[in-house]
Amino acid sequence: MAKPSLPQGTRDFGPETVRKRNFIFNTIREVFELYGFQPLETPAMENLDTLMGKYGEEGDKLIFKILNNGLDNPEKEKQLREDFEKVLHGKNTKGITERALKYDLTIPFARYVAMNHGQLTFPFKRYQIQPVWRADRPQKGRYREFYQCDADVVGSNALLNEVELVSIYTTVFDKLNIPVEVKINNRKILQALAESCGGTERMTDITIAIDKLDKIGLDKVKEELANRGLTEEQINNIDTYLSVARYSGDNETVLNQLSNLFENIPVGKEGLSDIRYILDNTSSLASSARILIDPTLARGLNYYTGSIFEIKATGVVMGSIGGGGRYDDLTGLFGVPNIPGVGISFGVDRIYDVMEELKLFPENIHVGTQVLFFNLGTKESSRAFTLMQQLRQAGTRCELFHETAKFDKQFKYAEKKNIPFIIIIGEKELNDNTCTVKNLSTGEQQTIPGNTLTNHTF
RNA sequence: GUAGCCAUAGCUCAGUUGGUUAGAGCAUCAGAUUGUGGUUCUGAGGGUCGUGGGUUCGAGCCCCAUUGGUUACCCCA
Repeated sequence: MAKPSLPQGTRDFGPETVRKRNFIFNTIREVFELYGFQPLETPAMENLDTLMGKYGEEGDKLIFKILNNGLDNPEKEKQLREDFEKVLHGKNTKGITERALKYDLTIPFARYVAMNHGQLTFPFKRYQIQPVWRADRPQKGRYREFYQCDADVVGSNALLNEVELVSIYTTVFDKLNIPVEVKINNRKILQALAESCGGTERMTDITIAIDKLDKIGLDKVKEELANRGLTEEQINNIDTYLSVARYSGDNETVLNQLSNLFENIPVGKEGLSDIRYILDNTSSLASSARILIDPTLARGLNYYTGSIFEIKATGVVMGSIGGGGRYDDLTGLFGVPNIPGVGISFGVDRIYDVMEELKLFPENIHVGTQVLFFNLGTKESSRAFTLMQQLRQAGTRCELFHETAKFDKQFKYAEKKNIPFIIIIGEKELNDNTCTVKNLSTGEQQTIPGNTLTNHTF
């Protein structure tokens, strides 16, 4: 038989890893709850229609599709062959696949809101912690199955929501002890840039290119813009815009420079005033995180229309560990217009990698057995079992060694599992109705009456 | 989808210009030790060198293919 293996880009999580991951999940969940968000879960799979076309052309390719059942039915063979022909040409795929694993949490949430808007109280604030799947080539910090933790507010245009979400970001990363930069920008500003370059239809080309500034440098960005069909004049325009990025870190200067650029473009001014509001209202947050305007921040997802966020861990080479933004009308994609929203997402798997790299997990994250009862014979272990159940009743995590064995072996088991206390009930203790409690880290031990064991502190 | 790198014991890896029976550390198991562990010592098990072809008197090593992993690009958490 062939060696068992895991699908590419997926992982098993051992006990220690799960504890560490849960530490992150719990931290994020507590903060979400603290800000009044309600939990939601949606299925692992969605109808393909729900997902297709929502993440851009590239996104569509990365959706994990699920093969229909019954493809081997001989009666359908002819039809299926025709359908498959269509698939080969990138057309209708219904006959072959009509379901897919979810790609993110936002679109399924929009689908949920569209389906249930009659019952929901707006603004509806939900959080969602679930795995998502992308048929991407795995690499550092990128997996095919990974968790997102999203918080979204729908049904409100208020910028207070952005302030709250930024505050959630800084609170969570403070709690996790991860040094981060919260980068913010606004699609309205990018839209203004596009307008100043001849047309809003150019926006996608422009954003994709400038998003790469810090990665490939100014010259390459210009090159890419030229390849995407921008004129020299337009590129110069963008160059001027990008030059503002050199003041990155000095929000006031960046704001002033951008104001000069867009003083005649209403949408640009609007974007700037949004950013100013968010900055003003987050300035009093007690946090080590820096909040800074990044004019090159664009975000790939096309549905964003207002504020956009991205989180970068400082001092580590890692893609963004969180991101989000405002969208005017996500549910409009599902036939329910005029429900605006804004949301953020945490990438737990990358956060984990960052914390591992920076050694940020607390020591005491290990929650293991506190007490091991030695198994020294049939009668002995039967009494040990009785005492153990009493201890468990009192809330102490215990286990009884699974079989009668030599001391040596049982000690080693305790040591390996990091169990701090052992309790010995042998022949002597059995006769005296006592038990011997030993602290393995200090080596101290004392023999106490069995009926006082539950008063003992471990 | 494109490109680079890697694949030897359960794990991490050595393995010389191609040359006899492929090694080490860790881990596992047993013993030194019949009621007191961690250290130490002794011993044991465990590999068709990812797979399939080829070159050669001879391949873990060279060539081709294939599979898997990994990193980068595209894109993204």
